[in-house]
Amino acid sequence: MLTTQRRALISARLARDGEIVAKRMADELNLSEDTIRRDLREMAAEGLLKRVHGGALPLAPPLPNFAARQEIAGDVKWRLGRKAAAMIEAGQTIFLDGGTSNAEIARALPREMPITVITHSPTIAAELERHEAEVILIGGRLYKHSMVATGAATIAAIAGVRVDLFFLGVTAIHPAHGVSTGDFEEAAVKRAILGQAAEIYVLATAEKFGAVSPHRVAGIADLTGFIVPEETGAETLAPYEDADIAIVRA
Amino acid sequence: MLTTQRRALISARLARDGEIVAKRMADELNLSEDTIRRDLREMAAEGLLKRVHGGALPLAPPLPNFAARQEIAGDVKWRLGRKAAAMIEAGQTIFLDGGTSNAEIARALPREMPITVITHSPTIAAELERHEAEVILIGGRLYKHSMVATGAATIAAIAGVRVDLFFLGVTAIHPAHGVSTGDFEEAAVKRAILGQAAEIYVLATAEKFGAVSPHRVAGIADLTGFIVPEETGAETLAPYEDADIAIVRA
DNA sequence: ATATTTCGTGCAATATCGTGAAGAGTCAAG
DNA sequence: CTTGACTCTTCACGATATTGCACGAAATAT
Repeated sequence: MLTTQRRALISARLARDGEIVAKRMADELNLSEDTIRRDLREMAAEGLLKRVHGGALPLAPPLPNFAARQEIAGDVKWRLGRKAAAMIEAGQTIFLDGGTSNAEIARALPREMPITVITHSPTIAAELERHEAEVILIGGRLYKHSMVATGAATIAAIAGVRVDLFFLGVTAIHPAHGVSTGDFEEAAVKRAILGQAAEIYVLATAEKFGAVSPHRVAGIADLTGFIVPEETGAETLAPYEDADIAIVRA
Repeated sequence: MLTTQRRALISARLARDGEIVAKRMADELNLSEDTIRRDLREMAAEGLLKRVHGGALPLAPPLPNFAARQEIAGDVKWRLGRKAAAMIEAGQTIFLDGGTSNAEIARALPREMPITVITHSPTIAAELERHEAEVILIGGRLYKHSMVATGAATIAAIAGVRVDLFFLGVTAIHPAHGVSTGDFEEAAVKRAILGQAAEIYVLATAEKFGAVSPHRVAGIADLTGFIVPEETGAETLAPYEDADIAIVRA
């Protein structure tokens, strides 16, 4: 990435998000924080932004949607996505399930990390247009409610891949009933993917705990771990910690 | 390689990728960086690009990628999309190729029409989220420049379907050389789809006529027809009308 | 009050730049 | 056919830019 482009990206981010966090930006671009801080310093000297401790702010007030972005639950999923993306190492192959949470992972993936991403969701694939990752699209009949491919062709295609990490999306997590989802076909596809993955993580926002959906995907013990929001209470998680799975906080 | 050709290539790359990295370009052409740098310097002096440390950037608001092309696509493609959509009848199965033109067809499809849409483009599939159509997604390795699946898995999946109508996207249309595109794998996939389609139409904006791209997809006689903008001149189309194909105006 | 994070600076390693000189090829006049 | 002017390319080299790391200082968090 050329220096000029990096600065342009910083400007764009600043306009869109209303802030730059030096550390995040460094992570995302796989550069040292020094480089980013230097950019911010020099751009501040040129009067392009306002330097603050930890990052930078725009000179002009940010776009209106920023306030909304901060407040809504989107922020929680965004943090979960960041955390999940941070667990991925260069060279790995990962499977991204459908859903908004996993779309956040796709957005949070460092752009220049050499990885392979497999997905059966056209929406997720579309998110990865500008990433360097090799993307493998799994086909099948499109189930529009979740925007993922399902059916026999999908199951068959999944049988042909192996992945290091699977980020599973579900609608419900229960200590006794395991993780479950609302569609029969979709559950079958998720189970097929489970069989091909070395590690399985579930992105879990608080409201999913204790819920049960019609179609079971897996038991708690079949998972490697959960990724939960920082503020998820101990009472909520207590029943799951016995299952000897990792709980990663974001 | 002639200097003129090299410069043309640089311009093309810049338009497509949105950046030139001097070292990469030198490697690719087996030339010294000096030569490339000199080109960049002089092209910058002529006002053709913006020289930056490490390479060059386009002058104009950049944007090579699919999303941007989609935005500037504009009115002509919208009208072609409308016309193409009007040719589809209830109950039919159609295959939508990738590309901005076909994305317009997807947008123009009547929402409640009972049809089956097959596509190997996640972007097109995403467009159809709110449509009633049954959508079959063809998987494979994602070729990001065009945002379509390619490769052996794609070809195999295509072999399992039959369609009434195929809307083929190409970058060039020539009376003698037929229709062609820029990527080898992509061309192979398009040929595979051709074999499964009863009728084949090409959405053709004026600038494609008379052009030739590296990888041939089909001859003019293999097509059922073109869909062209209303204002496309008779001189442009004359060489193609002999081939006894339908030319549908939008 | 103490621990942690972030900052700025200096420095060394590397990458890229521009310039000038040398080598290779082209072409036309002699 | 040869010579010389011209162009294009590569190489050499000193100058400049960029990046990552180390370290003490400042800011922030606990």
